[in-house]
This record gives sequence, C-alpha cells and structure tokens, in this order.
Amino acid sequence: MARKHKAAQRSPRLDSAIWIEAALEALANGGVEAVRVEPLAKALAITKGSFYWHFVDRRALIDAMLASWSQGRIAAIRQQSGGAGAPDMRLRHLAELYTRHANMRGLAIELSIRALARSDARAAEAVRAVDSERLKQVGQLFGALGWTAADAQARAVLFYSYLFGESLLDAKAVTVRARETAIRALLAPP
Amino acid sequence: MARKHKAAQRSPRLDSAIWIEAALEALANGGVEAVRVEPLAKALAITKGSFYWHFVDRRALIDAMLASWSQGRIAAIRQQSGGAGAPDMRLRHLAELYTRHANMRGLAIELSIRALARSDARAAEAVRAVDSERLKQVGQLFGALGWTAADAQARAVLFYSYLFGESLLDAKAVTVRARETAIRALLAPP
DNA sequence: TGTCAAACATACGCTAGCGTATGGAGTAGG
DNA sequence: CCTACTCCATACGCTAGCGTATGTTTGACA
Repeated sequence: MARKHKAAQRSPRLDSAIWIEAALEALANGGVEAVRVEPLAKALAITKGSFYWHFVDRRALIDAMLASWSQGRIAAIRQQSGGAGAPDMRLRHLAELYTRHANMRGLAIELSIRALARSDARAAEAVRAVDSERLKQVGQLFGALGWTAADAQARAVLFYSYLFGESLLDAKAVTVRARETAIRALLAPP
Repeated sequence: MARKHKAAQRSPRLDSAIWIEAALEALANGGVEAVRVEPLAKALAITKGSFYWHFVDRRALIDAMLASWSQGRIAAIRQQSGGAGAPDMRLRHLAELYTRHANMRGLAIELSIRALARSDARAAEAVRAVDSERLKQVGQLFGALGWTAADAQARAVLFYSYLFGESLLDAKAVTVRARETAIRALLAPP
C-alpha cells in the first residue's frame, strides 16, 4: 500500500549486506581502521556511490556490522549450547571453535570488535549483549557439570577469558600440550 | 674524539623520550592509529619539526615505543618475580597488577600492542620477547607451588591468558566474586 | 511505451596527516 | 666574536579518505 513498486520491497537489506560482509573481512584483517569506504569499494569492484546510497556514512556501516555480528553470535551460542549431548563435550566443542587455527576469521573479528569496544560505546554494547548470552548459556553448561550457580558463572568467565586471552599471547609460546592441559583443567568437574 | 662538542653526547635519548612517552599515552587511549605525529606534537605543545629531527618517520617512533615497552616489561617481571616471599603470594600480586581498575594504562598499552602484533611483525617480536620471559618466570613460580615442569608451563599460559582475556570481556559481566573465584582456582596447588 | 524510483557511476571539494625543506634561536668551543 | 652544531619552528607539497552533488542505467508497472 505504501510502496508503489514491489521492487522496493524485494530485498532492502540484501545489497547493503555485501558491504557489511566486506567490512567484516576488512575488520578481521586490519581492525576497525581498515574499514574504510573507498578501499572497500575497490575490493568490491564498485564505487562509493553505491555505498552512500545504502549507508548515510562510515559510522552507519560500522554500526550495521556490529549489529550483524551481535545477532549472529547470539544466535550461534543459543544453537550450539542448546542441542543434545553431554555438557562437557559441548563445552569442548565450543573451545575448539576458538582454537588458533580453526575459525581464524571469527577470532580476528572477535578481537577487533573487543578492541574497539574499549573506546566505542556502541561496540561495547554489542559486546555486552553477546557476553551476556554466552555467559548465561555456558554458565548453565558448567552448572550441569555439578558446579554451584555462582561457581558455574565464575567458570564461564574463566572459560571465555582463557579462549580470548590465549590468542593474545605469542603463538609459539602456547604449545599444543599447554593448551590441552589448560582446557582440561577448565572443564574438570568439581 | 669523534664528536667535537660534548653537548652532542649530553643526553641523546632524553629528548626523544618525551615523544615515546606521549606515544605510549596515545596508544593507551586510542590504539596504534592514535599514535600520529601532528596530534602528538600538539599535545606536547611543540611542532613536528622536533619530531622529524629525532625520528626518521612515524614508524621509527612506533619501533622505539615497542622497544621501550619490551625492555620495561622484561625488567619488571624479573624484578617482580625474583624477590622474596611465598610463590603464591607473588603470583597473586602479579594478578593484581592487571586488575581492571589498577594499572589501567599498563593494561591498555598491553592490549593495544597485542592487537597490533596480529598484523605487525615487529610488534609480534616485542610480544614474543615479553611473553617468553614472563612465562619462564611465572612458570618457575608455579613450579615452586608443586606442579611438574610441563604443567607449570601450562599454568603460566593459563594465568596470563586469563588476565588479558578477562579485560576483553564486558566489564559488568565479570563480577568481583567471579574474578576472585577464578584467580583462586588458577593459583590452587596441585 | 513512457514513467519513476532504485542502484550505481562520476566528479568534485575538503580535511587530516605524512614527510621535506629551510630558517632561526641557542650554545659551546676555538 | 664567530663558527658549528643541536634543536625546534615555519611553510610547503602531497595523498588518502570522507562526504556531496549530480549524472546514468535498469527494471517494474501502469
């Protein structure tokens, strides 16, 4: 009724999605400062005329990127922790997702966004939303392992802190054995 | 003999030191991208004519900053872990240094440099040097707590991973109690 | 088939920041 | 005193990237 042409309703977010995708790729490689309109346009082989039709400015792209990431992570953790299987196996599977060599891109995005969140309120809000859901879900898994509610929450914090912190250390300093030992200690039942 | 004037030898690193100091301050606040010559000059109330006398370019400042940080951290960990006192007390003291509210600046610098190290070889080398020494020293402390050499090393990795990783999580998600519980678990003897 | 709006292209002005070139103040030594 | 060197100021050119203004194409729809 409001729109005269159906084409206007066909896929309003599908074209801007390629910009968000390219932005996430740049974010993974070079941090937020690498998310720049003109370089992205070159990478996509289109011009920034397209960009400024879909987004008001660069900040809008970053916000859309944060929203996309936030929603995706929340949906993912709900799916990953909500299935069947023993809780310790599910935790181990979650830990595998942030091993250094698997899911490099996801890890890089994660770290870039958290770095940004230290000085950007909207990024901090996205991180808050994701962490809230993750700690809730993983806390429940630790609870299923036998920890009290408070200790399960502390274990969840320890769990995610380790995963992200480990990727900040020198890669060669973290041996496979050290990592396995650490994970085993984290997932040990009370 | 080589120099005709003694003034040339008076303090060759003392003037460039203020640039490094200002650069570290900017790094702590806004990451490497905030380490820019002209803004730093304004903050120091001098002109960039001074800068380009002391440094060949912006990269040289970043390298000097990395060297300064690296040397400082290595000297610090040797002093902090080499004194007297029970090993668990010394570990706890080390953990306090990276509590969120104490040593904010040091933590911010740490995270910014590690973020840079993901895409910068020289930053990665600085991180490698610091981590090598820290893990060695802290590994010895865990060894003194009764862990085997391999497990002590894994505990050291876990220790530092937690400290840095915790500061990446949403601040409100990490309660004081969760932190205390986690630290206690990390420092528990075998 | 002509119209209209979506989607992109083109061209422009503007600013921040890098690096250079050159000038000038201070100072120590001869 | 005057020379030479250190240290900083001033002024300039240059590029990358942001945002705007204005074409140009394409496809749906009456």
